[in-house]
Amino acid sequence: MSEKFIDNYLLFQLALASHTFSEEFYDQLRAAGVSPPKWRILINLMDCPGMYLTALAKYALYEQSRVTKLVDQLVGEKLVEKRASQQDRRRVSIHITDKGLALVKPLIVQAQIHEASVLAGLTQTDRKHLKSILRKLAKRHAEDMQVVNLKLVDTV
Amino acid sequence: MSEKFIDNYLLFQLALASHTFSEEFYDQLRAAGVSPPKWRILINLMDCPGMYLTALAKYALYEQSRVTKLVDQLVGEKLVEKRASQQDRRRVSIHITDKGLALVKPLIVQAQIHEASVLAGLTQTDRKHLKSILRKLAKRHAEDMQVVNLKLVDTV
DNA sequence: GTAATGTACATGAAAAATCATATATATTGT
DNA sequence: ACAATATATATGATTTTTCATGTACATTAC
Repeated sequence: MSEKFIDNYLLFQLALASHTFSEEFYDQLRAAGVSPPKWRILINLMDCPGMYLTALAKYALYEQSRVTKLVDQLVGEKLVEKRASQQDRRRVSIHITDKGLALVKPLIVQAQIHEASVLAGLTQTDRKHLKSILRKLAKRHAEDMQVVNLKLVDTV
Repeated sequence: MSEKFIDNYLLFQLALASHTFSEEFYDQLRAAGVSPPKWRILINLMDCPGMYLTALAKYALYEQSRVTKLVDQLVGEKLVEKRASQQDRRRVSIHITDKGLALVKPLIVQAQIHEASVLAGLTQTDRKHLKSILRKLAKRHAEDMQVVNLKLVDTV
């Protein structure tokens, strides 16, 4: 039908898929009183507690100074806490609190339900291919982060 | 290795891929003096000249009031122009100018080269699967826009 | 040990994006 | 025709995000 540049341009296709489905879920988040950036910070901390701020920024796909501010807000809400590193006194490792976990856990269930509804539009083999290909593509981001990966969390 | 929630969460995988590759290309854009939002507006107008502002907003994945402001800037730079619709005097159809086309055309070549470099990391079949699956996923966004699609551009 | 350089995080001013709402025009129902 | 409702875009205040840079600590090279 259409032969537009955009419809076949990978970066746009990825942005479109990401945007469409993220916005759907963000509506659910906002209904629960959690902003999308806070959700991103919290699930990353859930997966990897004690991450240093800079590592957290790279994983959450936000700028460092923005993460500083987001984390400070979350500290104010007692959803996360900062701990100074013994090994390197410049570093701050960020931990999700019990209150943070309590907030995030039901949202993870919602996220999984929503994800299932997205994948329901695809065949079983398409689903497998999609996740497998996305994992391959993710390696390009992982390469950019090698240095950060070496020292991700505080190992007291 | 890792069994983290995030690494297997579709919305995060999509956001990661979109973010990683978009940022790569945005560096090239900025080097050419074009901000990412302006690029998004301009290629959408290239594909579909004369789109109404609201339709443009939906295709470019931006909020309406933001597109109003972006378009006004682009008008200031003589890269696009606004034309009042005869059929509906509330509507404004936006057209890319020759100057806008001249700016955007070489960037499209760069975008295609960059896209090839991204796809180079995948096998031929993976590439086919990826684009085909992304097109299927795009239908969910298209559904949200049915109404807009009915009246997209000014048909003088 | 000390100077030079590099890295982690914080901060404040500036720029961009969002949100609520205003204005103008269209459409619908009576 | 008129009122009520809906839609398209614009606007201004507020909030968010970015950018440049500051401060403190670490590391390297001499």
